[in-house]
Amino acid sequence: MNEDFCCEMLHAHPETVERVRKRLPDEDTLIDLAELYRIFGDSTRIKILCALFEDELCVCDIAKLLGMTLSAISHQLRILRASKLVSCRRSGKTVFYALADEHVHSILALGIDHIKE
Amino acid sequence: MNEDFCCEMLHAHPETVERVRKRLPDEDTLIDLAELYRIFGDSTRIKILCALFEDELCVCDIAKLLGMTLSAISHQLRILRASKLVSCRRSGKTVFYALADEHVHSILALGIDHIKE
DNA sequence: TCCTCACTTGAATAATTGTTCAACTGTATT
DNA sequence: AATACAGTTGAACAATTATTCAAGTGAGGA
Repeated sequence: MNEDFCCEMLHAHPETVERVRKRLPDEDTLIDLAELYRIFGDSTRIKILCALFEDELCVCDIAKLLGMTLSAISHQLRILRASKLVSCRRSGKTVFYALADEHVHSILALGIDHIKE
Repeated sequence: MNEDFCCEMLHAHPETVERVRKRLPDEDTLIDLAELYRIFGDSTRIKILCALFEDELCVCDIAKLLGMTLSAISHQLRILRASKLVSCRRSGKTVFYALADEHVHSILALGIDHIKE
Protein backbone atom coordinates (compact mmCIF):
# COMPACT_ATOMS: atom_id res chain seq x y z
CA MET A 1 0.00 0.00 0.00
CA ASN A 2 0.94 3.63 -0.44
CA GLU A 3 2.27 5.08 2.76
CA ASP A 4 1.08 8.57 1.84
CA PHE A 5 -2.52 7.45 2.16
CA CYS A 6 -2.44 5.19 5.15
CA CYS A 7 -4.70 7.65 6.98
CA GLU A 8 -5.71 11.28 6.80
CA MET A 9 -2.83 12.43 8.96
CA LEU A 10 -4.02 15.99 9.27
CA HIS A 11 -3.00 15.82 12.88
CA ALA A 12 -0.07 13.41 12.60
CA HIS A 13 3.47 14.43 13.57
CA PRO A 14 5.57 14.34 10.40
CA GLU A 15 8.74 15.72 11.97
CA THR A 16 8.64 13.10 14.73
CA VAL A 17 8.00 10.38 12.16
CA GLU A 18 11.01 11.52 10.12
CA ARG A 19 13.28 11.63 13.14
CA VAL A 20 12.26 8.13 14.22
CA ARG A 21 12.57 6.82 10.66
CA LYS A 22 16.19 7.97 10.50
CA ARG A 23 17.09 6.20 13.73
CA LEU A 24 15.25 2.98 13.00
CA PRO A 25 17.48 -0.02 12.08
CA ASP A 26 17.12 -0.97 8.44
CA GLU A 27 14.30 -3.19 7.22
CA ASP A 28 16.44 -6.35 6.88
CA THR A 29 17.79 -6.07 10.41
CA LEU A 30 14.28 -5.69 11.80
CA ILE A 31 13.02 -8.70 9.84
CA ASP A 32 15.97 -10.81 11.03
CA LEU A 33 15.30 -9.69 14.57
CA ALA A 34 11.65 -10.69 14.38
CA GLU A 35 12.73 -14.01 12.87
CA LEU A 36 15.12 -14.63 15.78
CA TYR A 37 12.41 -13.99 18.35
CA ARG A 38 9.91 -16.05 16.39
CA ILE A 39 12.15 -19.08 16.91
CA PHE A 40 12.07 -18.50 20.68
CA GLY A 41 8.32 -17.96 20.50
CA ASP A 42 7.21 -21.58 20.61
CA SER A 43 6.89 -23.49 23.88
CA THR A 44 8.43 -26.68 22.51
CA ARG A 45 11.48 -24.84 21.23
CA ILE A 46 11.84 -22.80 24.42
CA LYS A 47 11.73 -26.00 26.44
CA ILE A 48 14.42 -27.55 24.25
CA LEU A 49 16.60 -24.45 24.56
CA CYS A 50 16.15 -24.25 28.33
CA ALA A 51 16.96 -27.95 28.64
CA LEU A 52 20.13 -27.56 26.54
CA PHE A 53 20.96 -24.58 28.71
CA GLU A 54 21.45 -27.10 31.52
CA ASP A 55 23.28 -29.81 29.61
CA GLU A 56 24.09 -31.40 26.28
CA LEU A 57 21.35 -33.89 25.38
CA CYS A 58 20.57 -36.44 22.70
CA VAL A 59 17.29 -36.32 20.75
CA CYS A 60 15.92 -39.24 22.71
CA ASP A 61 16.65 -37.49 26.03
CA ILE A 62 14.84 -34.37 24.89
CA ALA A 63 11.86 -36.38 23.70
CA LYS A 64 11.64 -38.13 27.05
CA LEU A 65 12.08 -34.87 28.97
CA LEU A 66 9.27 -33.13 27.08
CA GLY A 67 7.03 -36.17 26.68
CA MET A 68 6.94 -35.84 22.90
CA THR A 69 7.80 -37.99 19.90
CA LEU A 70 11.27 -38.18 18.40
CA SER A 71 9.84 -36.85 15.16
CA ALA A 72 8.32 -33.74 16.69
CA ILE A 73 11.57 -32.98 18.52
CA SER A 74 13.68 -33.63 15.45
CA HIS A 75 11.58 -31.24 13.37
CA GLN A 76 12.07 -28.50 15.97
CA LEU A 77 15.81 -29.23 16.26
CA ARG A 78 16.06 -28.78 12.51
CA ILE A 79 14.60 -25.27 12.87
CA LEU A 80 16.93 -24.48 15.78
CA ARG A 81 19.90 -25.75 13.77
CA ALA A 82 18.94 -23.68 10.74
CA SER A 83 18.80 -20.60 13.00
CA LYS A 84 22.19 -21.50 14.46
CA LEU A 85 20.83 -21.52 17.99
CA VAL A 86 22.00 -25.09 18.62
CA SER A 87 24.89 -27.19 17.41
CA CYS A 88 25.10 -30.99 17.17
CA ARG A 89 27.68 -33.74 17.09
CA ARG A 90 27.23 -37.39 16.25
CA SER A 91 28.64 -40.10 18.51
CA GLY A 92 27.91 -43.53 17.08
CA LYS A 93 24.15 -43.79 16.56
CA THR A 94 23.48 -40.95 18.99
CA VAL A 95 23.32 -37.26 18.08
CA PHE A 96 24.03 -34.81 20.88
CA TYR A 97 22.68 -31.27 20.80
CA ALA A 98 23.97 -28.21 22.67
CA LEU A 99 23.33 -24.47 22.75
CA ALA A 100 25.30 -22.75 20.01
CA ASP A 101 26.59 -19.79 22.03
CA GLU A 102 26.41 -17.52 25.08
CA HIS A 103 23.97 -15.13 23.40
CA VAL A 104 21.20 -17.69 23.48
CA HIS A 105 21.85 -18.04 27.19
CA SER A 106 21.60 -14.24 27.73
CA ILE A 107 18.41 -13.88 25.74
CA LEU A 108 16.75 -16.68 27.73
CA ALA A 109 17.90 -15.24 31.06
CA LEU A 110 16.56 -11.78 30.23
CA GLY A 111 13.20 -13.15 29.17
CA ILE A 112 12.86 -15.09 32.42
CA ASP A 113 13.64 -11.88 34.34
CA HIS A 114 10.85 -10.06 32.54
CA ILE A 115 8.34 -12.86 33.20
CA LYS A 116 9.08 -13.00 36.90
CA GLU A 117 8.09 -9.39 37.60
CA MET B 1 1.22 -38.80 24.69
CA ASN B 2 2.90 -41.03 27.26
CA GLU B 3 6.44 -39.90 27.96
CA ASP B 4 7.51 -43.43 28.84
CA PHE B 5 7.03 -44.53 25.25
CA CYS B 6 8.33 -41.59 23.29
CA CYS B 7 11.14 -43.80 21.96
CA GLU B 8 12.97 -47.00 22.80
CA MET B 9 15.55 -45.21 24.94
CA LEU B 10 17.77 -48.22 25.41
CA HIS B 11 20.69 -45.87 25.03
CA ALA B 12 19.18 -42.72 26.46
CA HIS B 13 20.64 -41.03 29.53
CA PRO B 14 18.00 -41.19 32.28
CA GLU B 15 20.18 -39.68 35.00
CA THR B 16 21.00 -36.67 32.82
CA VAL B 17 17.33 -36.29 31.93
CA GLU B 18 16.36 -36.31 35.61
CA ARG B 19 19.00 -33.77 36.53
CA VAL B 20 17.90 -31.44 33.74
CA ARG B 21 14.23 -31.95 34.60
CA LYS B 22 14.85 -30.80 38.17
CA ARG B 23 16.57 -27.62 37.05
CA LEU B 24 14.11 -26.71 34.33
CA PRO B 25 11.76 -23.79 35.12
CA ASP B 26 8.18 -24.96 35.60
CA GLU B 27 5.83 -25.53 32.68
CA ASP B 28 3.89 -22.28 33.15
CA THR B 29 7.02 -20.15 33.22
CA LEU B 30 8.25 -21.74 30.01
CA ILE B 31 4.92 -21.21 28.28
CA ASP B 32 4.84 -17.56 29.40
CA LEU B 33 8.38 -17.13 28.16
CA ALA B 34 7.54 -18.54 24.73
CA GLU B 35 4.48 -16.28 24.67
CA LEU B 36 6.65 -13.23 25.40
CA TYR B 37 9.05 -14.04 22.58
CA ARG B 38 6.19 -14.85 20.23
CA ILE B 39 5.02 -11.25 20.57
CA PHE B 40 8.46 -10.01 19.51
CA GLY B 41 8.49 -12.55 16.69
CA ASP B 42 6.54 -10.58 14.11
CA SER B 43 8.17 -7.95 11.92
CA THR B 44 5.30 -5.48 12.23
CA ARG B 45 5.37 -5.66 16.01
CA ILE B 46 9.16 -5.47 16.16
CA LYS B 47 9.04 -2.36 13.98
CA ILE B 48 6.45 -0.79 16.24
CA LEU B 49 8.50 -1.59 19.34
CA CYS B 50 11.73 -0.29 17.79
CA ALA B 51 9.94 2.89 16.71
CA LEU B 52 8.53 3.43 20.20
CA PHE B 53 12.01 2.79 21.52
CA GLU B 54 12.94 6.09 19.86
CA ASP B 55 9.90 8.14 20.77
CA GLU B 56 6.28 8.19 21.85
CA LEU B 57 4.07 8.00 18.75
CA CYS B 58 0.39 8.16 17.85
CA VAL B 59 -1.26 5.35 15.86
CA CYS B 60 -1.32 7.51 12.75
CA ASP B 61 2.43 8.20 13.03
CA ILE B 62 3.19 4.49 13.30
CA ALA B 63 0.97 3.70 10.33
CA LYS B 64 2.77 6.30 8.24
CA LEU B 65 6.19 5.14 9.42
CA LEU B 66 5.52 1.52 8.50
CA GLY B 67 3.42 2.22 5.42
CA MET B 68 0.47 0.25 6.76
CA THR B 69 -3.19 0.85 7.51
CA LEU B 70 -4.45 2.26 10.81
CA SER B 71 -6.44 -0.92 11.29
CA ALA B 72 -3.46 -3.26 10.92
CA ILE B 73 -1.41 -1.16 13.35
CA SER B 74 -4.27 -0.91 15.83
CA HIS B 75 -4.71 -4.68 15.84
CA GLN B 76 -1.02 -5.15 16.62
CA LEU B 77 -1.06 -2.43 19.29
CA ARG B 78 -3.91 -4.30 20.93
CA ILE B 79 -1.69 -7.39 21.18
CA LEU B 80 1.23 -5.33 22.51
CA ARG B 81 -1.05 -3.67 25.06
CA ALA B 82 -2.45 -7.03 26.20
CA SER B 83 1.13 -8.24 26.72
CA LYS B 84 1.95 -5.07 28.66
CA LEU B 85 4.83 -4.23 26.35
CA VAL B 86 3.38 -0.81 25.50
CA SER B 87 1.32 1.75 27.37
CA CYS B 88 -0.98 4.37 25.93
CA ARG B 89 -2.51 7.71 26.85
CA ARG B 90 -5.26 9.61 25.12
CA SER B 91 -4.87 13.32 24.33
CA GLY B 92 -7.99 14.63 22.65
CA LYS B 93 -8.65 12.53 19.58
CA THR B 94 -5.11 11.25 19.51
CA VAL B 95 -3.79 8.18 21.34
CA PHE B 96 -0.08 8.12 22.08
CA TYR B 97 1.78 4.86 22.57
CA ALA B 98 5.08 4.30 24.39
CA LEU B 99 7.21 1.36 25.53
CA ALA B 100 5.97 0.03 28.85
CA ASP B 101 9.35 -0.45 30.56
CA GLU B 102 13.11 -0.79 30.38
CA HIS B 103 12.97 -4.55 29.99
CA VAL B 104 11.53 -4.25 26.52
CA HIS B 105 14.45 -2.01 25.67
CA SER B 106 16.97 -4.56 26.99
CA ILE B 107 15.41 -7.47 25.15
CA LEU B 108 15.47 -5.56 21.86
CA ALA B 109 19.08 -4.46 22.36
CA LEU B 110 20.26 -7.99 23.10
CA GLY B 111 18.51 -9.37 20.03
CA ILE B 112 20.14 -6.77 17.80
CA ASP B 113 23.54 -7.73 19.26
CA HIS B 114 22.96 -11.35 18.34
CA ILE B 115 21.88 -10.48 14.78
CA LYS B 116 24.90 -8.30 14.11
CA GLU B 117 27.43 -11.07 14.66
C1' DT C 1 24.99 -59.27 5.24
C1' DC C 2 21.08 -58.62 7.96
C1' DC C 3 18.99 -56.45 11.74
C1' DT C 4 18.27 -53.01 15.19
C1' DC C 5 18.06 -48.55 16.75
C1' DA C 6 18.71 -43.25 16.85
C1' DC C 7 17.39 -40.02 14.13
C1' DT C 8 15.68 -37.53 9.89
C1' DT C 9 12.48 -36.22 6.47
C1' DG C 10 8.25 -35.28 3.40
C1' DA C 11 3.41 -35.05 3.09
C1' DA C 12 -0.95 -34.29 5.29
C1' DT C 13 -3.76 -32.14 8.71
C1' DA C 14 -5.37 -28.98 12.14
C1' DA C 15 -4.72 -24.83 14.45
C1' DT C 16 -3.05 -20.27 14.76
C1' DT C 17 -2.46 -15.78 13.06
C1' DG C 18 -1.72 -11.20 10.26
C1' DT C 19 -4.13 -8.23 7.23
C1' DT C 20 -8.17 -6.33 5.02
C1' DC C 21 -12.71 -4.54 4.92
C1' DA C 22 -16.57 -2.46 6.87
C1' DA C 23 -18.87 -0.86 10.73
C1' DC C 24 -18.53 1.38 15.01
C1' DT C 25 -16.57 4.62 19.33
C1' DG C 26 -15.32 8.69 21.33
C1' DT C 27 -13.64 13.38 21.14
C1' DA C 28 -13.41 17.94 19.17
C1' DT C 29 -15.09 21.50 16.04
C1' DT C 30 -18.66 24.26 13.78
C1' DA D 1 -26.85 18.77 16.77
C1' DA D 2 -24.27 17.53 13.02
C1' DT D 3 -19.91 16.53 11.07
C1' DA D 4 -15.14 15.12 10.90
C1' DC D 5 -11.49 12.49 12.31
C1' DA D 6 -8.32 9.25 15.28
C1' DG D 7 -8.67 5.01 16.58
C1' DT D 8 -10.98 0.39 17.65
C1' DT D 9 -13.18 -3.85 16.66
C1' DG D 10 -15.27 -8.25 14.55
C1' DA D 11 -15.62 -11.25 10.74
C1' DA D 12 -13.46 -13.28 6.79
C1' DC D 13 -9.55 -14.85 4.21
C1' DA D 14 -4.98 -16.31 3.16
C1' DA D 15 -0.77 -17.79 4.83
C1' DT D 16 2.10 -19.94 8.12
C1' DT D 17 3.21 -23.59 11.14
C1' DA D 18 3.41 -27.54 14.83
C1' DT D 19 2.49 -32.24 15.14
C1' DT D 20 1.57 -36.83 13.35
C1' DC D 21 2.31 -40.65 10.44
C1' DA D 22 4.91 -43.39 7.48
C1' DA D 23 8.95 -44.12 5.07
C1' DG D 24 13.81 -43.56 4.76
C1' DT D 25 19.23 -42.86 6.53
C1' DG D 26 23.21 -44.18 8.64
C1' DA D 27 25.89 -46.33 12.21
C1' DG D 28 26.85 -50.39 15.16
C1' DG D 29 26.23 -55.22 16.49
C1' DA D 30 25.36 -60.19 15.44
